[in-house]
Amino acid sequence: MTSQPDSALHSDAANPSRREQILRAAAQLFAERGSRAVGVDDVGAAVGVTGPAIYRHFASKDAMLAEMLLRISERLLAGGTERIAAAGGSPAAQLRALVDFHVDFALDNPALITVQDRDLGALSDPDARRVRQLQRSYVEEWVAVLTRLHPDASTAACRARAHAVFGLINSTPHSAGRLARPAMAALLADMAVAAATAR
Amino acid sequence: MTSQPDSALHSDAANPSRREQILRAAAQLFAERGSRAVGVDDVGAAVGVTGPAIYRHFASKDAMLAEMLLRISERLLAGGTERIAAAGGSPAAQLRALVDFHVDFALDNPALITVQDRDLGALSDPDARRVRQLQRSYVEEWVAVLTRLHPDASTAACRARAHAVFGLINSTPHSAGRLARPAMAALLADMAVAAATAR
DNA sequence: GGCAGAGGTTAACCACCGTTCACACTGTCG
DNA sequence: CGACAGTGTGAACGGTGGTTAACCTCTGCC
Repeated sequence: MTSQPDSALHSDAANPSRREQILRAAAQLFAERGSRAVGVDDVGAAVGVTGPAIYRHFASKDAMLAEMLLRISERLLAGGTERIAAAGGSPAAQLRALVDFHVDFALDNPALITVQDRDLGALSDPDARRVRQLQRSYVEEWVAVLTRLHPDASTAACRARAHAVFGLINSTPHSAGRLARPAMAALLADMAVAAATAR
Repeated sequence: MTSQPDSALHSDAANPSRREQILRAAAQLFAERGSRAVGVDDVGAAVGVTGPAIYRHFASKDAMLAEMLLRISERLLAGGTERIAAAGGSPAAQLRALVDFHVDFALDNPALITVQDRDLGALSDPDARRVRQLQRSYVEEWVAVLTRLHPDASTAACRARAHAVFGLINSTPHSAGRLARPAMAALLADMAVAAATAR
């Protein structure tokens, strides 16, 4: 989205720009200790520069966090929309698609998941509003699917159900590493589907 | 545990001591903003005193957090042990007892639940170790029950399953209030059991 | 060659916050 | 009545940490 049209410098994945390096290192540190406990110097040290160098790439520490959270929310929302569309019309298939997507995302980005629901409160008011709006949209995608699966359940119940499933899948960071990735993915997905369809 | 043997001052629930008031207010504030974002002055103001007055009741801000987290962990572990013992020998009944207990606890103490898994990292090393040990014991109670329910699953898988169920139930704070308490309790318990027994 | 601009560095500034201190007030007990 | 313990207050101290400023060094380009 913010790609410079001309400069083909720093390809995204293999040779990430300093800016991307910083965002990644910061996400890791924020997840481990909480954004408020991490100093600008810590983030700098993690990418091999001093603290103030950060300000060549970000306006402030808060701006880093804001960009981080905005990106996650956007990726989740976009991914959810895409997977639903690709899953056909069956609510069960759509649920499975959403679950698989979210499980993959959580296993691929445990740090981002952790930061997202721990440090949302550290955002400035307008940034927090924007993130919450994106999150809400994503939740509503789940609610729509869950409502079709549970036709006589209230919207509030479906929303609570969606949050509970998120909590289940997002528990990954707390128990990561003990289980091999494919086994963990299968386990979480099965549990999530069972929880989403229970009763 | 720290009850003065003689003074029958300040009964626990109805007329809580200043110390208890502070702990409750702090738990609420810590849950809302994160312990590092809450000042001693904020906690004081919440109970109608100035910041430094806190130090008449606690050695430090960290000591408040430590006591808070230690108490939660102890209550969870004790409650779990008790409910398992009272549930008879059937693994299914024991699971149901654990689920109901944890759901009640989470619905009764959303703030404590939030603080527990967000601010553990802010504890001093020895305090954190103690809390983690208590948490681990509690988790192992769940793992024991889950292992009997899934005889051919690995311990690691059962542990991941336990964490996932905690994540599901502890999602309460994020979606509280939208649903009436009994409905929420029933929904969460059913989802938790379904997730715990899936596959 | 020299200019410009990107990206780093060190030092300094400043606000915030946990903590301590000296003092005041209030009740109880001898 | 006076001592004293308990609790609260406002002021001050000190460390931490985000942010800024001034300066330095490369690199690409006209």
